[in-house]
Amino acid sequence: MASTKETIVLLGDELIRKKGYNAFSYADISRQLNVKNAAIHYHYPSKPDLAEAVVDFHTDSFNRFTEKASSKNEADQIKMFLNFYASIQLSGKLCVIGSFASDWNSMEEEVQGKVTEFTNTVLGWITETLRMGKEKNLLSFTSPANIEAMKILTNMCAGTQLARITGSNDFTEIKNSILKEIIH
Amino acid sequence: MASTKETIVLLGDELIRKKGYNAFSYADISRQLNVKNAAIHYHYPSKPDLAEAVVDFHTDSFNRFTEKASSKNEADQIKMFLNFYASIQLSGKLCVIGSFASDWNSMEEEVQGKVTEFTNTVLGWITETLRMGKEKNLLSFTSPANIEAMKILTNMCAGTQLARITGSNDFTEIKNSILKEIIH
DNA sequence: GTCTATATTCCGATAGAC
DNA sequence: GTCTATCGGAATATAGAC
Repeated sequence: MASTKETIVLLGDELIRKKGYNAFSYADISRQLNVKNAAIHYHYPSKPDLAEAVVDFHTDSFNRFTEKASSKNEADQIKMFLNFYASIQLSGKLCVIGSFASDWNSMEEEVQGKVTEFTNTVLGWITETLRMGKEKNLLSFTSPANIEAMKILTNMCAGTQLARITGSNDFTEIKNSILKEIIH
Repeated sequence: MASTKETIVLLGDELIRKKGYNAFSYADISRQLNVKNAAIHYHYPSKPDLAEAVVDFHTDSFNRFTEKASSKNEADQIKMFLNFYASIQLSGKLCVIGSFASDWNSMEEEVQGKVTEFTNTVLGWITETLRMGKEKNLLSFTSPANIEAMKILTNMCAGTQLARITGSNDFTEIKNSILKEIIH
């Protein structure tokens, strides 16, 4: 059973990735909890406080993901990663990285720092997974692993964005094309 | 000499792609023109009206771009396209597609329709340029042209986003990697 | 036709009740 | 510790002056 504080983070995360950081308000959250907006301020005094908690939540989730994925081989790990983004797309949300990127210049430095840290964690994991997969002859690509990682991440991030604009099939096709190209 | 109405679109465009659609206000524009915010409402009664004008501006700009690029071969045209995104990144802005995507669910249907149309225009041009470039043996890629186009567009869109978070060099490396892979 | 003064609504946040 | 009543300010938008 999730505490109120945890529920607020989940609702905040959903709102940030569905409506956008600057588009959602505390009232959007409080309405769903049948309290006044000020009650949210008790748990998270300011909006940046909530944003930080949301990024922390994603960092924890990603760490659980990589932990869980670590039992698989590198090709399957990359496949799991892309499928994770497919589930984001299907739920109508955006990747948290892409969502915060558009509101970057209206965000507090503390939040920016957390997002940068999270992004580097994700990029680092993809890079290392690609590198090891290539070493084991499970994966193939021509660019350096860290650049290939950025290309895959940008495909996924903007893939969920593009799907909003032009339709859901586009995301699936991008995903399958990536897998076809890098998995032997 | 640009008219006031044109200047407002230019300022609005800059604000949308720097701060985000929901983060900027008419006051941000009126301040730079030394008028009251209500003066902007005269030229563009509502914010969605201005947003539509901004998308129209991008459609016109893109049409001028493809017209100008049409004298070059397909490899150079793709190179020009990626360099155009490099200039976006350097100016600290985002691609208009990625910028509107995050605020998608708080936007009017009319604006959404214009963005969808613009995005399809861009995707159509990349697809056709890739297809012809391959036919002429100037370009090489394994996926269908329309999917390769989506991958390049998502690399560019989210590349400008990623650069905000992790630094400008990342964008350049993505760009060079794409060119290296598809240009013979 | 262009702009200003003003209304209205909503947001983030504080002070204080329970 | 948890929530409500309420404030100050900002954002969009209208009515009307010049």
